Amino acid sequence: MPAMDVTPLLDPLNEQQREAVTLSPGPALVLAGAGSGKTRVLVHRIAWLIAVEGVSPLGIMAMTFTNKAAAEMRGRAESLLGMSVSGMWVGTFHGLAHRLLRAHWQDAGLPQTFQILDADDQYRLVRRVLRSLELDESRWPPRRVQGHINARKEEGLRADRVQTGKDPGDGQMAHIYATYEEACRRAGVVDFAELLLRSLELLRGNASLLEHYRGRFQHLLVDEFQDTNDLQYAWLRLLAGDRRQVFAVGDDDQSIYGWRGARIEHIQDFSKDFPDTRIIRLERNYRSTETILQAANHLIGHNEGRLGKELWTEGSTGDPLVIYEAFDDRDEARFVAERVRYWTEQGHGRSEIAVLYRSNAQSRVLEEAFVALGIPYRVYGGQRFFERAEIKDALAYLRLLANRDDDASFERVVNQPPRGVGERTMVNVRDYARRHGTSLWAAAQALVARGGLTTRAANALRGFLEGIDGMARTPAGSLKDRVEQVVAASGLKDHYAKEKGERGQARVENLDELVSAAQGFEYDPDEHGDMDELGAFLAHAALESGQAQGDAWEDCVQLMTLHSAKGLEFPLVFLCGMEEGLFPHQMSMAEPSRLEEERRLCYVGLTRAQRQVILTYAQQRRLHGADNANMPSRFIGELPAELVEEVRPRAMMQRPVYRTDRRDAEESESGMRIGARVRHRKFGEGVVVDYEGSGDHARVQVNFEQVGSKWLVLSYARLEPA
DNA sequence: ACAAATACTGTTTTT
DNA sequence: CAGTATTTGT
Repeated sequence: MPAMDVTPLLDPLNEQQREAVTLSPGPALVLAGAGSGKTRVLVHRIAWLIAVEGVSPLGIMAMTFTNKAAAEMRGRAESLLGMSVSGMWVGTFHGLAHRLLRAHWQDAGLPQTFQILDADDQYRLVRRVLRSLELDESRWPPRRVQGHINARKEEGLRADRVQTGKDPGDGQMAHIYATYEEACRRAGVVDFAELLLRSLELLRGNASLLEHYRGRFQHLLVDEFQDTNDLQYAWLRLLAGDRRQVFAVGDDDQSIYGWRGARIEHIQDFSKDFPDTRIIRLERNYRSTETILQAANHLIGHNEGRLGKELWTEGSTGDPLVIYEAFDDRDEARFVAERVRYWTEQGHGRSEIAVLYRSNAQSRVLEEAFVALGIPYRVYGGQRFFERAEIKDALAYLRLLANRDDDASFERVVNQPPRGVGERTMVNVRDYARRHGTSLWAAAQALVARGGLTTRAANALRGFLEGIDGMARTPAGSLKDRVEQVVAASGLKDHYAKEKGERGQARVENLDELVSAAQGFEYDPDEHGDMDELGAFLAHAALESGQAQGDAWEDCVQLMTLHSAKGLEFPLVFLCGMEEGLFPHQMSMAEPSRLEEERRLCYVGLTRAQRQVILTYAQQRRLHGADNANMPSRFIGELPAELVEEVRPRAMMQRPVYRTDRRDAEESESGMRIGARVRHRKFGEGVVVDYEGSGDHARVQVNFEQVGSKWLVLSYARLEPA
């Protein structure tokens, strides 16, 4: 690499960023606050290594958390350098692990055609295993079992090394785990955690291989380091070896994936595991107003055990944060929609606005409000493309084409669309497979061949087997042709077309979209050289869930969860549903560490905003069909009062009277209503959640912040409005 | 074996 | 409540 002008590399950087980018060899940890130019530092570091240090792209591995981040990193590095860096390994931990396993499938003890099991596939397989062991699903909830297995794998524990003893169920659980592993092995499938664990074991158990990769990847870069789990961290350490050329970028205040194994502690461990680590803090924020930063700093200050970081800016002060107390979730949604309309009337784009919420379920009411006002919006996340039932059906056919022994896929589509292969037949097939230790496919073949079935069942099953073989024999010109062929020949398209209502229509459209996806799929021989195009496409489908809709670039309001907002920025940000129980979420309130994670999530939300934050909460919210009354989120109280401005609902926004029943009459009589916040001299503040009786006998149920839920007789309790 | 009806259940975040 | 899983009826 010729010496080049380093001006474009260093000019756009501030002092700390430049220090990080130009660091001499050795382990480095960059603590990059929100909006401090984290991605920029990573990209420029890569460019610096290549252009100035003369490192070959082949010698660099960069690990990210999402596929999007990986693509962005590669793209930005290429445009900065003005050259292709295709030899560089950039990807998610899972993607890179997959690549490694593909290259060394034999050493890893996998079939060449091994497939990836996504969360849903895994869930199904767990259930199948439970059934085969004749275990009661109420005593062994499949989801818990699934979580348990994944947790063990993330600890690096195989079934045979799981500790048993303390709990009598432990032994049984270990047995389930072992049976599950065996089922995976037989089907030639690998779940997400297995990708990481298996590749870790591969490197650990194969000294020459490890030496090879250590030699090749002289430089490791990690994005979102605070989100690494134990397995990923072990992976990193192993690969780094003694060279310790690790450049990790992260922010302990933005660690929001603890629930799925991410360990914030790795940030602290890093300096111990890699002696002489240089730590650089990026605290200058280029995104938000000073007001927003102060609010965010103040909020996150309520967490303990932080590494400590204070964002600052030279930007303007900006407007205070706005808080709106809605009557209910629909009122909240309407308020948001109206504010959006107001914002766009000021000449701003809709795509400058993000509406963030804690859980996906909250999006629906918001969507309805946007539809009502005719405001285009786009929802991120939720059900993703490759997770839809019809898409998974089609993929199952494709997977069977690639690997006949994929039992999960076999089970999924053997009778989808219905072709006369019923439960009875499948019991036979499964039984045969278990007794002979073969795959379902082989068992079905054997049973059909030697007539262990009724004629009807045998014909139906033969129809399926021959259908698959027939498709396999038919040469397909391109991947797109193949997918198109499978969608049609499997009968899926006809089947879904017959489904009545809009649902069937949508499913057919999705199948068509799958064909387009296949057509648009970019087969990169550089990265997928060891797989055929179909295999690469299937891996892509499993590893990259795909956005819900790849809809055009229309100017849309962006709706998404707080989690999926990480890494993004918007001029205007709404944080909706700021209520105790919802955010912080019920399930995370008891444990301090989980509560802190919720607070970090709130911090992430606030720091997405460039100019304005609007927080909303509802006194009453409909959730899974029941009305709930919640206290405002404690996080609202943790914002500096002087930076916050409460807007009052307009008079006509007061409680709509849509119903005049007995309860309404009672309420108006006493002035008490559900959702009202009250204070009790002993119990403190709470929310009225239920009400019965009238006059002197009237009783209210109040959910108190401190002492929980209590029924009180109104005439004695001396409640006052809070 | 299939379709329709009923029961049930789960309800945070997702590579 | 809404989507799925199981049961029931044909």
